[in-house]
Amino acid sequence: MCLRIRLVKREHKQPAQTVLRESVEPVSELTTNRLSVYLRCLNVLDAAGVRTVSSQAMAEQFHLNAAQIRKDLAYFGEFGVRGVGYYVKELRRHLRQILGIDRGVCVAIMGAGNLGLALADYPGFRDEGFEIVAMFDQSRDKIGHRSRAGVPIYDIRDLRKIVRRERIQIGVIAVPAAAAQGVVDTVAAAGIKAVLNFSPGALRVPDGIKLKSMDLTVSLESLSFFLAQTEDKT
Amino acid sequence: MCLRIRLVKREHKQPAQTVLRESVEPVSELTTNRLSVYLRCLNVLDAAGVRTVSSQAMAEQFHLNAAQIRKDLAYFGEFGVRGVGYYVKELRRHLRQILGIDRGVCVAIMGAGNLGLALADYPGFRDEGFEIVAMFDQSRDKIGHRSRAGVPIYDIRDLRKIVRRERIQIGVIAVPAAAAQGVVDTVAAAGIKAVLNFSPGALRVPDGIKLKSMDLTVSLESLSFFLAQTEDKT
DNA sequence: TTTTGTGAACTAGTTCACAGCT
DNA sequence: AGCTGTGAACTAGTTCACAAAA
Repeated sequence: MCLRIRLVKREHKQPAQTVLRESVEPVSELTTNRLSVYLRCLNVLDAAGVRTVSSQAMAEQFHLNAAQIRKDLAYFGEFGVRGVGYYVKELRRHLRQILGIDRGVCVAIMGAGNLGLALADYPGFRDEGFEIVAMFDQSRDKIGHRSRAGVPIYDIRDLRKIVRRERIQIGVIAVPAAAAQGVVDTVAAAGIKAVLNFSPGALRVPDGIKLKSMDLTVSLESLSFFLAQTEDKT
Repeated sequence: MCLRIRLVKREHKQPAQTVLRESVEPVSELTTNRLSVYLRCLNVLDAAGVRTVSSQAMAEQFHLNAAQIRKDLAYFGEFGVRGVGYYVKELRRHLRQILGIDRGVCVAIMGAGNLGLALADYPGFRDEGFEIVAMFDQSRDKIGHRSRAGVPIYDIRDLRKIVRRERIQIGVIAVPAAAAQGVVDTVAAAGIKAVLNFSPGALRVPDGIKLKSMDLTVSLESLSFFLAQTEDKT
């Protein structure tokens, strides 16, 4: 659960003037995930040279719900103009600020195996304002080397030091399942407050640390369930 | 939306006797995802030699909700024994059957780049009944080779033929974002009914095909949002 | 007129609490 | 006594529909 900070125009005669009003309403993760989706839509629109877009037009083009777009955005401020819609560039800038990616976010990847190396060089991250600045492993064979794209691999024992030096804010867990809990504990102890986990099974994190898990097995099983059900309908 | 098939004991004097009762109630994806989680818990319990487990005990050990466990399981049958709980091995077998992984499920990976190769050799899949039988790419440099673990890389133009030959049921999209929609269309045309997508942005699939997306950027942005909010509380 | 922002209505999902079975 | 299975109560999330703004 996060708090929201809503930007509200106080003096609507001075339209650029915004005031930070802090409230204690929680924002659901479903909402924040959709903000990312909207940002991706705006990137497309902006690249296509579109200047303004209504919630309706966006909903149609990207198969979303117009009321939900408006409601999600309205949580954070009054970004729209009645009768016009939203200014694409402006809304994009607002969303990047809300998501905290307007200044680059530094990310470390724990585990320099196949998956870790693939994630380190994944181009989609850098494009959106994330920078993979380090990988960590315990294997002597890997420490001191770099990924193909040049991300250095450090000894996991140096985690704390390098987290501080590189201002690492997010840790990605790409180690075998058996090692995952131990690595998460190390990551938390090093002062990282947000963790993206790719290992299967539940991990425990201390309070105040945000854990997001992408369990590949759960996703495949969900698809398998769908197949099993549709088969049975014969 | 899937249909559920509930196993209900009709003759409770013959406790092993179950009857398939087909109903039209939809099962939410949240529920099916939790079934995977329960299966993972049961694997742990079984490996630890535990014979029976109550919903309460499972909830405590794995930080779940007991009523939800019971309700989720009760959708599919009366697997528990009042006063006792659930037989671990038996429930595990039931869940594997419900999820359709009791007979191995064949999976193909589209795209033999870093991510595709990493997924192909990811050990967590095989462990749970999924077999990565093929990768597909369009690059001459890759076609004809194999992943380190031995998964063959085919020409994407041979997709239809190999899907039929290898009985491929699930396709995983691990190609660059720009190519993703085209590849999904090809996958759908080849008769695959379930797709796991790793590329960012929305994909359109024809009706009757199940698409599940794991958007890495959305997840990282969700974490970044959390960090941005907690910083502001200063 | 067009389109936002938002209360109200609705729908989905979770948790409670207990009857009833073992 | 102990625990499941489940209706009822509750909570969260989505969509509708419209007053107000440009």
